[in-house]
Amino acid sequence: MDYKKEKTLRRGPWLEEEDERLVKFVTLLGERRWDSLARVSGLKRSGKSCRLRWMNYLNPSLKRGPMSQEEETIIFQIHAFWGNKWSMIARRLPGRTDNEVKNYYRTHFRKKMEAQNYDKIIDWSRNTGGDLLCKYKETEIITWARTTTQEHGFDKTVKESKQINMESDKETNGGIFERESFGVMKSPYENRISDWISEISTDQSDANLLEDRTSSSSENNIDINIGSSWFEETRDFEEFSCSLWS
DNA sequence: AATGGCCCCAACCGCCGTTTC
DNA sequence: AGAAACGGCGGTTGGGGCCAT
Repeated sequence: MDYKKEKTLRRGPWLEEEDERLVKFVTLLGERRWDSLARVSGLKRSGKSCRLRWMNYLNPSLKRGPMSQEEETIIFQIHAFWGNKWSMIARRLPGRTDNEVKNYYRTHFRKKMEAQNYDKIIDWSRNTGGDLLCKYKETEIITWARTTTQEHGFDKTVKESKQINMESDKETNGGIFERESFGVMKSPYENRISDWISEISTDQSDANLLEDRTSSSSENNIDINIGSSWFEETRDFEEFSCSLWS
């Protein structure tokens, strides 16, 4: 992009006419070759800007409206595991963009954690997911589970039902955050997380990444199996993920 | 009504990996 | 093989809207 061209490009908020034009040309040409699409369409925008506008705003598959509690939970759980991998998190939330997830995390979670004074123990500049996860579990997830348990007509408290299900839990994979042990059925989102875990367990590149991240754990004699047997042998995912970051 | 502070989010920036020529 | 173009990502910014004073 030469200087002359760049000077003529529009920036800032998109106008309705620009949106309409962009939608028309994306429908016509598809979601690729954004530079040429920008040129052909006559929009005085960079290809990059067009792509961003489409991906973050105009794409009809996007879900509008506030995040649900489940989405919120997922964001936090995955963030606790992967850190600021916004696009990865967004991929687990159909209709949500990385930008949306990123903004949401910054404005909601961080504020929440600060309010609860967790900053004292959490170094936000590093991936201390274990701390986040454990603290989050102590507050949000248990609160959520308690609410959901009540909503589903279960009269037992979280602790009670957790205790009751503890034995049967040993026979299963445990559910990644023991939600099932609360006596609550898995939601579609949780199933998605489970799918994701399965993906990880078979995806060698992800496994290698995990291996890198867990190298320090193995120094502490924590034996973590990478690969297909990895998750199977890790009965308590939560404990495992916490150990990754400690 | 005016104003200042804060929050939220769309848009931009810069970098890097991948694809294309 | 290498350069250029493209696409994706995470971090940052700026402006609009809301609210308290």
